[in-house]
Amino acid sequence: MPTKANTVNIDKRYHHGDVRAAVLARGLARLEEADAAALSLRELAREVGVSAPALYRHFRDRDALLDALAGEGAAQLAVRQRAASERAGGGEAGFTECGREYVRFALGAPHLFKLMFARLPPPDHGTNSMGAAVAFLHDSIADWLPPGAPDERRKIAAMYFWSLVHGLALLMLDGQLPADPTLVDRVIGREGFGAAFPPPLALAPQSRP
Amino acid sequence: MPTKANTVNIDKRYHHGDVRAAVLARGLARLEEADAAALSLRELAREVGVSAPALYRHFRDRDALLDALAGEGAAQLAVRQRAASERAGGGEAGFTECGREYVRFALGAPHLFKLMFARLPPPDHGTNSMGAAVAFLHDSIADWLPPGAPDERRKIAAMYFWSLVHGLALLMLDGQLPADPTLVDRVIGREGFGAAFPPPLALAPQSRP
DNA sequence: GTTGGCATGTTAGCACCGTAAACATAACGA
DNA sequence: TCGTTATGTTTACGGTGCTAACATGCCAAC
Repeated sequence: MPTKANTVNIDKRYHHGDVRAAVLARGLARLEEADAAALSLRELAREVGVSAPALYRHFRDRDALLDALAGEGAAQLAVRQRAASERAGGGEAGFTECGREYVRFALGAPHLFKLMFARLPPPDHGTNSMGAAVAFLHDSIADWLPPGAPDERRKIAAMYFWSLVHGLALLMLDGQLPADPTLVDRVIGREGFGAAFPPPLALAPQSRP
Repeated sequence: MPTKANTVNIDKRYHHGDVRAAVLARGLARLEEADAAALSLRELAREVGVSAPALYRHFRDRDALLDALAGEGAAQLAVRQRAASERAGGGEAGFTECGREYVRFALGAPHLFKLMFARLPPPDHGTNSMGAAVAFLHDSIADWLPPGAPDERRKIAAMYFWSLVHGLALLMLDGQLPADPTLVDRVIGREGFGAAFPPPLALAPQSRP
């Protein structure tokens, strides 16, 4: 059963084997029920079956542990974004589906989601963990905007939609708005724009699903 | 000088006088520099010049203290929203100014802003602390939408704009977007909508400041 | 006025936390 | 085979939220 050679499966062996992975897994599990502030290093160590100071061999301090958890979350989000867009086939449909997935992720893992934004560095160079999700957002926008759209415009559009979806997600998981999936559709879909802008300003009548 | 009769100003009197107000004031000040998680009850007690358990005469526990701080923040926000709207004279101008003020508040007091949404109950009955600001948002929308707009539509529009502004504020104060005031204007102003929607869908050409 | 009750302070102490220091174990490469 | 090194351990320190028991002094009823 053990993948590592010569690993004895006795419960009380001195070396755990992979404390880091175990702690991250337990941490993610713990975040499904409790706030990140309620996540104690000692508690995690206990649950993993190891002494507390052992964690310091794998994380500089509690902050670093939380950063790592946030990184895991960002990676998960990026994967799910990509899957959602593919599933919907790109274009406007793919983009809004991507937004829905964003909110879905947030509502499904509130504490992790909040932790991510509380700790992750800005997606500066497109390469760090959050960068993947954001870069994907930009690509999706590119799929949607007319081919010749200037880059500046694409950026504003991306920020615009990101803000919209991000705000909606957070207001819902903070209980300020009801966490209702159909409400998400209505707000980020055509109806939202239509409702937000009075008739003379509203969208030209077009493909209305 | 002392407003209370018979109050001696000697520094070392047994009764502080108003621990609650002093603690809230120090707490708000502390939140200007540090995260709410870094706010220690004992530290506040020390700074106010009182023993730690004394705080329990005025707050049930640390949570209640943070709730109170969040309440103070919500009150401040409501006041500033109203002022901003009046200053701009209602209508669309008043509404977007209101949104700008929202973001300005968030950027000016990041920790307090986050604390508010982490702890305040939903604006259920319009009467609690956050209710004031939200009710005001709805009124502003009413000023803007055509007079006969159905209530359902007004609600969606309110959620839409609230999400937009809320998300923008949080992305900025989490460092995911640059905290640039002119960027705020561009995203929540006409340019944002225009950039977000390709020409056939975009706003009809109209009063463009 | 005196006095007794009650709001508001105090000190002492508990269990928990994050983290550092010093030591123990075992995996691994020369 | 044996030292080096990664990875664990125990112990200890100062900080935290919070409770219990006790102290002080304001205020109102006598």
